[in-house]
Amino acid sequence: MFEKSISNAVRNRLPKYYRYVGELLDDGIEKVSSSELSVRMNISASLVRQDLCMFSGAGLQGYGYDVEDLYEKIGDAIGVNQCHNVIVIGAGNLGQALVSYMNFARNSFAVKGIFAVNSRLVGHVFKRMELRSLDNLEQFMKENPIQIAALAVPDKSAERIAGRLQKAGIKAIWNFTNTDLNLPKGIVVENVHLAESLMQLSSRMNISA
Amino acid sequence: MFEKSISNAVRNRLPKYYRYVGELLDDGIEKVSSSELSVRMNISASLVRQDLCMFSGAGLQGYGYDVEDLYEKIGDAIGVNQCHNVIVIGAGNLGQALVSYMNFARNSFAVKGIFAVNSRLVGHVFKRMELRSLDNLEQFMKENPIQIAALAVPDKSAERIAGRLQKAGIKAIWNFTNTDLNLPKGIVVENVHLAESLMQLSSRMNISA
DNA sequence: TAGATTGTTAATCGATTAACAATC
DNA sequence: TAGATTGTTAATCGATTAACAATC
Repeated sequence: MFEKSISNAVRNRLPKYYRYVGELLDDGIEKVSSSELSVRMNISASLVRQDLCMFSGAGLQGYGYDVEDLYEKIGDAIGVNQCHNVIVIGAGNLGQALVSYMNFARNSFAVKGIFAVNSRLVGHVFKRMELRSLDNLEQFMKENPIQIAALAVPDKSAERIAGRLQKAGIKAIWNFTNTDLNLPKGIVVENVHLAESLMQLSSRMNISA
Repeated sequence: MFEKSISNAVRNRLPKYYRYVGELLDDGIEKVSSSELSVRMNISASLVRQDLCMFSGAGLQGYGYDVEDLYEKIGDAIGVNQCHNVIVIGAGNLGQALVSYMNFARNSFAVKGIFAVNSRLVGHVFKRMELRSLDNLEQFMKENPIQIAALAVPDKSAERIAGRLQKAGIKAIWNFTNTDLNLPKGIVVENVHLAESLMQLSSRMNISA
């Protein structure tokens, strides 16, 4: 449906475009030029045009980009115009936070199950969902079409659980553990390494000092 | 203390080096070559050498890098060999998860206070800490040396609270809101945009399909 | 010494910016 | 039509990789 040639650098900017264009849409603004968008987003107008030419037809010479059309097209490219079924693995503070978080984005991401690693939590209820035992993971995935797993478990069990998810046919893992999961190329892994993020912050504080 | 010339690309890899070199250290391994490290980390040996030459003296020709020495040096560069005082703003699920998270890394990051935006939470206790009212932020920061604020509040209050933190003399903000904070250059902002991360994941699923 | 491996320079690659012709 | 602004090509910049001399 979509040229493969879209670079990673561009792809990683798409959500940011989506957010800013969404704001314009909310404000009832109908068209936007590359230079207006570049000022808001604090990037160059040239880059905006270079990026958006992926969505051929979104822009009109001498006019700019149609906001509604652009929003739709970027949303398609990102994939948020369809709903993804998600399970959350790990029911600690972080797992719970992720469940709450995705409940907001219900249109694109629906949490279908929460699995607790800590067996004492199994059976408890969070956000009207029962915390399931990890033992039932494979069974659950057989009975429910799940595309994405958010992985918020202790680091030492990450690799093993990722392997199970892979065998069970997961398409993508949103990885919150501080490990680099080694999975076949077909599976998308998006890392949110909080420890690394915090260290990057700390490291950048170090220079100015 | 440190050459300014260290590029962002390198800086962002430092935590990863730190993690892998730390594993070697834990395993009691005394020396490592750029090629061994490159295999483990799945990057090129050339890049490893290029990156690590920042820490002049860490490597020895014909031998490799001394693991303990390297770990120490990278830790210094990142700033984890000293302790930073942190406050967490926002006591929802995410704020709580961040408090728990940083309790692990107590040697480098110590949570000194938690501030609730939702006033109904004020006075409750989490991890032996009282949830404070945001009204007392300035007073608290006057009485305690705080360098870092983790910002886990609703998007709409992000900009306003960031401004207050700036005025109160914060050095760095670990930003979990889906906004691009506009702060003077002196203040370090490290973004963890969960929404963008999830969309990047979704977007990358889209290609393979 | 010979072998190994760094440190560093040069070559390549990719991403961003500049420029401008095409066109609404 | 004239003015505006995209789409796209060329130039620049920065980051990664390759190569190899230095040296332990």
